[in-house]
Amino acid sequence: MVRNPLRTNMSNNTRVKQGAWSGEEDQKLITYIRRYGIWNWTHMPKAAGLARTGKSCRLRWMNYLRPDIRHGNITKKEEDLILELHRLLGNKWAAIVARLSGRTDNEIKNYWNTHMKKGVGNRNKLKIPTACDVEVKPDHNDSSSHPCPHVAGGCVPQRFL
DNA sequence: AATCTCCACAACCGCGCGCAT
DNA sequence: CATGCGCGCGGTTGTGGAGAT
Repeated sequence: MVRNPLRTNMSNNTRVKQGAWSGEEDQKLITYIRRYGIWNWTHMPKAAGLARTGKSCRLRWMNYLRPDIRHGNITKKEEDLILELHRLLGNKWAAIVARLSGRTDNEIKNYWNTHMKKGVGNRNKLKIPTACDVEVKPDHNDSSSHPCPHVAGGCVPQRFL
């Protein structure tokens, strides 16, 4: 994740931090936005005392810090909706997310790429089995240890347990 | 216990669009 | 009309953790 933890911002020659956000940085961003709102992502980081690009701040806020976001626990209902919307809209994550309250495009995109992508594209066209049906892992027969999110009540990211 | 492999996901990058000048 | 800026979107990468060997 941390590709180049401290890199020079070529536009203004200041050092910008990359990689995972610390709790302190999160707090700075939240506090600043609560107090002053979002006025300009490009110039805000400096005003907020953050050595980050505006882009990085925006992403962090939009995908993780916004108070109206629900993390993890994608329900079967949501998953069905994602499938249907993806069938209709394709990879238009922003459009899909607009109909899923409390979710972010990044989250849905990640979820799709990791849990639903395999086999689904073809399934939509050809009605062939899902990833679940195709990729039967050894323990898939054991419903008690079913690792697949396609099962109702599916997996919950461990960090939220 | 140590090492390897795979998976999930946070974060980065490049591109395109809309708006102001 | 051309240009520059700011923002949002979609694709991709890299890390950490869990499970397998």
